[in-house]
Amino acid sequence: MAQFQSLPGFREFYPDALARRNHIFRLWRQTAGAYGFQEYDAPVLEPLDLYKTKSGDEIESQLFSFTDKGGREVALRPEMTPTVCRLVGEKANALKRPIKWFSIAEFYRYERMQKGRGRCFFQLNADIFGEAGVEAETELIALLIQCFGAFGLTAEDFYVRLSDRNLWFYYLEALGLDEPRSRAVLSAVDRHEKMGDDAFKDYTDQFGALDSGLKTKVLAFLQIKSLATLEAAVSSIPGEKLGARLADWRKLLGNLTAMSLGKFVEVDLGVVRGLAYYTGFVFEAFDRKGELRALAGGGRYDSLIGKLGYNDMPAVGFGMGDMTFGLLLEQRGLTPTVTQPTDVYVVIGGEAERQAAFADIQSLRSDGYRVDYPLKDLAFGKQFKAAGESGAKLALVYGGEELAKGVVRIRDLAARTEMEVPRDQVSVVVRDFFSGGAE
RNA sequence: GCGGCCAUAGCUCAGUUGGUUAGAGCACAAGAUUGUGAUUCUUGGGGUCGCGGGUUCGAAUCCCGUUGGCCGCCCCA
Repeated sequence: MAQFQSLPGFREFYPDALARRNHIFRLWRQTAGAYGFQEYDAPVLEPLDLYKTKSGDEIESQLFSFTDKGGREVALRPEMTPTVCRLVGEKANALKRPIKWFSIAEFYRYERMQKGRGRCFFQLNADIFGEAGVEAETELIALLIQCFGAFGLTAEDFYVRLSDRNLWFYYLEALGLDEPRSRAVLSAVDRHEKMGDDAFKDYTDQFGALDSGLKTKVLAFLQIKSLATLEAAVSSIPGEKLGARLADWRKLLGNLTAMSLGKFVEVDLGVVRGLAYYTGFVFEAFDRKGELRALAGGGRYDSLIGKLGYNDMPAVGFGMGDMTFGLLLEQRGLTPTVTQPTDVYVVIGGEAERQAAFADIQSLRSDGYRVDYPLKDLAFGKQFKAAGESGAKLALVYGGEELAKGVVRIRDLAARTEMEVPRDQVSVVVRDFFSGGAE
């Protein structure tokens, strides 16, 4: 039977599935536009080194990578961040700040499939470049929240966990840990929610057991869930860094509260977003029920553009994928089927009438109406049934009786009423009907 | 890369201790119906039972392998 299958982890979009996908993209695009973000796009295939430079050589095992016919090592893009950094870095001096950009694009990762994760997926990416202050985080977190809200999702359905890698580093530094040890602790913090105490195994292997007093403090810190607790934990520690950082926290949370988005955001220092390049605030969106994997994630990455060989530029961004998001919409019954209905269905008596109908069909189509008709002769009953199923508002009847009188019978399919219209008036009547004045 | 479960029509699934020509509902199509959307009825197309091998007189059924899927681990940029 199936001689050829699609490759594992790749998706095919039949019309109803594509309609759902387009619905998601339409609202994302509209929302990003409302926040003043400009859309861009970029190549699907990139030099392999672009990703190795950002993430390390190990990344290759998780990429669709190969050598092209010119001997170049290339990879299908697994994410947008390095690419958009290049775009911005190349023209940094010519771009008006702040740079607020977004894209909706497909990505590829060579990895094992799981619920909400495949080998190809779409992602909304939104980034702000050139703004070092929390105003950038404010905009992006607000946009993230509205990208959910636009679908009718509420604070009952999802929330955003907010954390801060800088704060962690300053805190661990104050506890007397050097940078390698701090990184290892952060890695443990990242895994602690899932693995519990085993999360510290790597640290122990590398540096020996973490002092139990320190560990107690770390565990207490990662459980902080409010600004008040955070302030209390930090107040006794000397130094300006932590105090200044707390001021950033107050400002960011204040901004979001002023936008009436406070109820969506939770302080949660247990989130540090695993790896590498984040340099400040980080945030992740989850479903409230805790049944799905992360819905979106982002944060500040001020040093990445410099790492790629350009002048440093502050940057904040997030990405959200279509797969887990689609699961959430489905769970909440928010996936309307929005296939585009026909406007006008043309009912045709026979071959002679078909020739007459073609002129009006083409004319209406040129005017932009969605017009359909049976490709082969069908009984009238079948045609009206097809008209109803097509979603058309109007049926135009080209029968022998009508044409003999020089008229077309126009049926309002919802109201089940009919009228006869002279043939040369058809397009006028149709236009009037659709411009609001029915009948 | 590792582990568990699974694979019969487009979809959801029956299929007895291994036994004649593999079934149902839904969906699709034709007709009843040569001028009006429902309902109903009749009929039809559609299957190498995921694929390959083995056991057997005989395999959708039992065994092995393989591919694919779901779920979890690792990872998650």
